[in-house]
Amino acid sequence: MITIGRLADYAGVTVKAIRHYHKRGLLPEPGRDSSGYRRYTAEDAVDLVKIRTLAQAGVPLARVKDLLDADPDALTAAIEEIDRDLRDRIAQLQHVRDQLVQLRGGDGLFVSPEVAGYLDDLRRLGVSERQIHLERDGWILMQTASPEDAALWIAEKRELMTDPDFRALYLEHDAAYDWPPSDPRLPALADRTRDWFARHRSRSETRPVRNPDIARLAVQTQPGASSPAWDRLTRLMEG
Amino acid sequence: MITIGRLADYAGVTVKAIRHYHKRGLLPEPGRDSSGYRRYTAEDAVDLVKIRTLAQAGVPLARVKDLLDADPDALTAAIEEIDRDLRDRIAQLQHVRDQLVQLRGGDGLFVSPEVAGYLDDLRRLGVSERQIHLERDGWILMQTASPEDAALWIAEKRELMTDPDFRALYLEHDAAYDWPPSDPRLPALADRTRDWFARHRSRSETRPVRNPDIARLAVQTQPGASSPAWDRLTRLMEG
DNA sequence: TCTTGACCTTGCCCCAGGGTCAAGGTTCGA
DNA sequence: TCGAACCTTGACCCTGGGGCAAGGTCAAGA
Repeated sequence: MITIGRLADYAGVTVKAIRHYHKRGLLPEPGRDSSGYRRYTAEDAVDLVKIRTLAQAGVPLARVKDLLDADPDALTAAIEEIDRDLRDRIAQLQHVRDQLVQLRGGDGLFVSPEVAGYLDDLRRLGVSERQIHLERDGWILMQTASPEDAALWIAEKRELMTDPDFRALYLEHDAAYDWPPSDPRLPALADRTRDWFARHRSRSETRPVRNPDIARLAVQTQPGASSPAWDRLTRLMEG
Repeated sequence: MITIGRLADYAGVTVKAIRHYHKRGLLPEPGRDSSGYRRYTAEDAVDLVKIRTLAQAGVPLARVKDLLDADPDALTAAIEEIDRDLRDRIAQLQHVRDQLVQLRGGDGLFVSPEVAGYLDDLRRLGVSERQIHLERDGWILMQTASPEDAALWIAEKRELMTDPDFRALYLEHDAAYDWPPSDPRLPALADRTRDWFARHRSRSETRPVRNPDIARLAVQTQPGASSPAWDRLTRLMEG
């Protein structure tokens, strides 16, 4: 006749868990002694070990209850299923872990290594933190919407960045963000940008875009995604 | 400006989860449209992906909240810790799985393969199911209290069972359970049992018992663990 | 005998959402 | 323009216990 605490120690379970099993009807409430304490027998201990074994494997308590007095065949089948489930859960955790290991610190936590490398390239180039932030958020969305497309796009963009003309244009666009919309440099920048795109249109426009929604969303609704000068640039290039 | 359902799809999260993040203050409540629907921007999507990434790794939401605007160093440290935790959880699940794989069906679920084999031996020997049940429950308790002792004991007991004299005694004790306490065969059985133990005392009594409590518990309080005939036997052997 | 610390009791709130509900909104095809 | 299908809203209950509160109990020592 042992108390709940001792029973818990024997079975390697908390007192709280035992009381919970009583509430759920998994373990019968034992008799009480004169002071109201629960008093357990060895039979309870045996039942408890069974419950613990199944519960530790992640079997829902409702199912444990059924399994406790199931016939051996059903039990064997159930165990196989439980094991399969366990295997899946391990694989999933391993996957999460791989992600975590691969993506270390800083930007790397939320974007792929390629994008992180690209952002670092921009930083070395002297691009503003505002712009880098904008790029990063854009890529997070791209990767979420379509990792494959994002992988293709980032590769292409990094290749583009090896072109000194493109780099110069990029930096100038970055700087233009804060210019007044009447700045005389804007029309010339618009012209050069148009020229560059005309020369490179063939490459960048031919691939089908699979998730245009998310791309539009990224561009349109980001706060700080535009400025008066940029708006004027857009009009100049369109007009 | 997208709805909650679309945002959920983008981020690979349920609508329910997003509302939960709002309640927990992880994700700011966005503006509502004229019909009261929440309307999200790309910024929300970015935040949500961050939250999801951390939450999937099992980080408590309270901690995610802090991590979201932590400095890079603290974040790197946190990630390392999260990864360690993940590793532990995988190891623990793997352990449970090993147990489950090893202990297939039937009695095997709750006792070691050795004990299961021993119980099968008893069954082949023609021991009553009542007695086998008694033995099984006893072993479950032993294994719970002290797996090492249990392993030693079961090995010894199986060896004992190779002795035809012991087997005969065991079977007769099993049969004696239902005898009337006045049965004339009882004194003779008690004598033979005492003799046998006298001859084998050297081996079975020399090892220290590490968890006598649980053993006594097992023997004393199991319902059906004794009968009038067995009680008489005990008295005969003691006297 | 009184106290101290460990143990027990019930009860309530918490996590991280999932399931389900009723009520109303939106969108699309007929 | 109507109805059907689908969406969104908040509210409430469920999991498997952990943590905490407030009180009763027990065994041992001063």
